[in-house]
This record gives sequence, structure tokens and C-alpha cells, in this order.
Amino acid sequence: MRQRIAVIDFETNGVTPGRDCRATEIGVAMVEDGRVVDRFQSLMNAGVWVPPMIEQLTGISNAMLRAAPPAHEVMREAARFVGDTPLAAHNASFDRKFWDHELSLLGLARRQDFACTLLLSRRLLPQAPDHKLGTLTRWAKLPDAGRAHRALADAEMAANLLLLLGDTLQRQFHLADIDHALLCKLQKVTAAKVKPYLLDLQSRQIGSIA
DNA sequence: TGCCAGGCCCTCTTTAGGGCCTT
Repeated sequence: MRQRIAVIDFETNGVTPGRDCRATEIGVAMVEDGRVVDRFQSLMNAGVWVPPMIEQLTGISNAMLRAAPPAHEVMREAARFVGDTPLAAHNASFDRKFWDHELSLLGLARRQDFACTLLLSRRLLPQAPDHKLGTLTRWAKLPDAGRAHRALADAEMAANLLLLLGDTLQRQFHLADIDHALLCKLQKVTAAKVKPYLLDLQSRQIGSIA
């Protein structure tokens, strides 16, 4: 996969963005030419309280957030870092709603689509024991990216998984280079129809060469 | 007043229910 894609991950203090529920950390792993070429990570202070269960899960404490830069500064920097690069995340519906919410507080709006490594791995790696990011990383023997449930480590794990999914597609279906638009299309095809869809795509690519 | 996620996917489905996945 040669295309540049920004793989993002948020740590948050809950699951539904709003006045009391905000992002606490963002990590971005920038993928290009089949590898991670750039990284962005920062804690962010949005003035929200992190419950003990989530402090324990992420290792991000209320004290750490009090010392962190303001959320609006971090998000402005993150938005500049990502620019118009196509986005990806593991369970993108989660990260997308926080990305959109945090941008909206800056008066900004997302212009690009999200590819989802959860939806894609359910379709392309059905033999995996489950489709949690950590399980897939261990199962596929992907590189150790650091402490799970920290934003950059999770973003790097998702980036490695995205590259694996691209390689799997190219190897199994002998497709020309995989791009973000194809991944977004694939995640909308139902799991049962994804293989016929790819075989059809393969035959059309072979036809166009011949 | 009290409660509070939500999108995706499978199946014992579609007039629904429950599990997965993210923090």
C-alpha cells in the first residue's frame, strides 16, 4: 500500500462525546509506502474528569491531564498534521465521532472518509480468534508498538494492521495497489459478499491489462 | 423523573435481540 493514510486513535474519558466526555489523548501514525513514516501524539486537557476505571485502563490520570496542554491547541495541531490525508482507525465509528466533535469545537469540519480496520479485519481475517486490536496484533505477530490503550501505541498497532490488510488483499486477490477508496468501499460490502466482490474486481483488473 | 452509546453484524431475522468493539 503506497498511499499516505493517517491512522488515528483517541483515548477518552467515556464513549459518547459531549460536555463531560472528551478526548484525553490523540495519537496519529502516518503510513506511506507500506510503513509508518511520521507520528503525532499528545495528551490534552479538556477540563474533564477521568473515572478510576478508565484511569486504570489507559494509565492516563487526572493529574497527567491537569499538566497537559489545552485540548483546543492539541487538536488544532493534530488537524494541521493530518490535513486532507485520508483517515483510518480501529472501530472508526468511535474515533470518527470524537474527531468530528473535537474539530467542531474549533469550528472545523472533516473533509475525508475513515477506513475502519475493525470492519475490514472482520471481512478479510475471519479466522482470527476475535477482532480486538490487541488480539489481532498478537495473532498476526505484528510488531510491538508499546503500551496498549495509549493513543500512539494503539494508532501504530492499527497502522500495522492496516498494512497487513493491504498485503492480504494484494496476496490473495493479486490486485494492483490498494488505496483508501477501495478500503472504504470494501468495508461497506457485506461480509458474505466481500469475496465475490474482490474476485469480480480482480477479473476486471486482469481484463483491463489484457 | 430517571435514564442514558451506538454502529455493525449474525441469526433461532426483517413486526428483533444480542454480541462485538471502542474508552
